[in-house]
Amino acid sequence: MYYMNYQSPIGPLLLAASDQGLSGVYFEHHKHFKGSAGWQEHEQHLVLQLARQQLQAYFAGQRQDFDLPLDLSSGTSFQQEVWTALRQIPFAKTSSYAALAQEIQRPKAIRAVGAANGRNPLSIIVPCHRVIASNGALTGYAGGLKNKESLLALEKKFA
Amino acid sequence: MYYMNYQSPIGPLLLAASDQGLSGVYFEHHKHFKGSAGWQEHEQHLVLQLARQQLQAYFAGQRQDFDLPLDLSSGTSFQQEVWTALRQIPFAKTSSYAALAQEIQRPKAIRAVGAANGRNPLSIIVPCHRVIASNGALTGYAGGLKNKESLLALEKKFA
DNA sequence: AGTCGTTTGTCCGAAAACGGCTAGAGGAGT
DNA sequence: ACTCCTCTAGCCGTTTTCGGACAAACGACT
Repeated sequence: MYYMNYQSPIGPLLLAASDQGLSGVYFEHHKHFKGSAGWQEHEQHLVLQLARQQLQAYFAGQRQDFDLPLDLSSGTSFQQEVWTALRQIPFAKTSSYAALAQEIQRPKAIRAVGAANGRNPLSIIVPCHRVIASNGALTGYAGGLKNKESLLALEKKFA
Repeated sequence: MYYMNYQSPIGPLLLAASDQGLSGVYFEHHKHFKGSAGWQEHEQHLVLQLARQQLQAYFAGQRQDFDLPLDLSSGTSFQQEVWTALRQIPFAKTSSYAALAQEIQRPKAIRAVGAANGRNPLSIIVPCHRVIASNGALTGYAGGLKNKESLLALEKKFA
């Protein structure tokens, strides 16, 4: 595992990659983040550089979709299913946990979807921030609600 | 579900049957037995009568294999696999948990085999009593170790 | 009627605990 | 050396427990 730090406009991010692709984008105090012990800092890593560039463009309003190899193999099959569904939500749109549950053919797995959402390792890239409660509340974000709010505001601005 | 009581030579047994066949043979204080609440006592039930007859013959040393419709649908697919393998152990022979695990092509699922063994609903008929530890110890029996011992002694006597 | 809290009802997947085990390692006593 | 113990570390399907990024219903207050 390789990693790099990236000072984004909304705060420092930790980017991580395996040989398969980008495997993590973590905020500070990111919930469930286990730490980078044993990882290797690598500023020149191709995928990490790609990720940084594309994120930079995203924050500048010049990019709405990401295009680089991802490694989501860390998740269970259920989680991967959820994360895949997440990537279908377009820039500046939002969806609800219930809607997402429908999407993956498990209408009653609403809270489970929430949980899987919280375990998404690729913040921003896999847009879990676009999922809000049925009543419109933001309800939660592993990277901190504040950041979720920022991201949604940013997307609204550049929509 | 229908049931009948049977006073066997080694103590009272509860015989149970569904429309598919014999589904249970329980000792007193049988581990995991959930009780017969909601079941219908039925002395004339064909399968139950068959079971009683054959058990009676078994205890008298006049029968070594059972022949009547069984309903093992209650188990998981793994458990059914184990129970099927159990039925291959001939009268008066014994096998070990490890050997049984080999038998079902999962050499390392030894403890799982033990667990599945403990969930066998058809005591005696599906001869889980013929499975002992690799070192020869009896190690356990849902119907009570005492009964396991009796059954093994009985089979040895009539072998 | 709307809206905002609160309460209550449920449901899942994940993680941890639990056995009807066993081969292997180390000790103690012949 | 060898037997006989005890202890330990793996192993694996099931069961149980846990915890939550929900949602619908309710009531109070505009």
